[in-house]
Amino acid sequence: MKEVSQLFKAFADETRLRIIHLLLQGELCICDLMEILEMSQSKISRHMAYLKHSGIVNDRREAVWVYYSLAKPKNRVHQCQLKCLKNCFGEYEILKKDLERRKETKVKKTCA
Amino acid sequence: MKEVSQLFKAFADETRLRIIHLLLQGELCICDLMEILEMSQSKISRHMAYLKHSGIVNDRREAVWVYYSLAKPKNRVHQCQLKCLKNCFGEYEILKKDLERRKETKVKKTCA
DNA sequence: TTAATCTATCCGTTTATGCGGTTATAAAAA
DNA sequence: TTTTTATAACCGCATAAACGGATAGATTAA
Repeated sequence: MKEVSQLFKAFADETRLRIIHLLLQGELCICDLMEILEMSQSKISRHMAYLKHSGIVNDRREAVWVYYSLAKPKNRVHQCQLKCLKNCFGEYEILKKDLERRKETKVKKTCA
Repeated sequence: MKEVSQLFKAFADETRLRIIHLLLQGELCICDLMEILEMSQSKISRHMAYLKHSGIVNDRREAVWVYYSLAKPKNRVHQCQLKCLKNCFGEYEILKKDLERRKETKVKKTCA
């Protein structure tokens, strides 16, 4: 049950929820998230450590960047939460805007 | 989003999760929960206040007892969580035992 | 009214989070 | 090597929970 409690705690913070939601569309590094969410590096990094410790994300290093992606769910509850995040959050504008901002910042990167 | 965060926080405590799971089978009062979960009155009462404040349970007074039951979900996320609790927690022995204990204590009450 | 029962709240303590700001580390470029 | 960039770790502070134990309130029975 401990892992499940930890899972819910991870989802219980708005910033982390936004991050997980963004990762549904594919991996991102800290600096991507800093730009999309307009938050400080230490804040993002701390949340990513929390998510990693909770078994929700994996990381891989590529040169200077550390990319985070969603981990494969280890139980039915975890699976259900991701499904819920995909399907039940349509009414929350902030999540839509995050996705738009993601596209914008990706374009910038491609051009640079 | 605040209500959603609050919802996840409510589910993030093992005791509260066990309580919500028990309430899926119908209303219970504090003293029922004390007996089923073998926890102190103040602990149960405080968790019920938390759940009520989070919009997860309703209460009604009947004589000396205050009965708590699950509130009707106010959004899709809430709905999804209850569904998840019903369907995805089969592997957790403690929840099964809670239901067994519930039956036992109910029998006691009927005989008394 | 008094007593008994059930529930809510308060107190003090402990633990967990969340944050800004700073410093340390790792990799790549100059 | 020095510098730059990206990330992690640490410090101090503030807030929110969670708990046991004690007390107060509400309802009913005697």
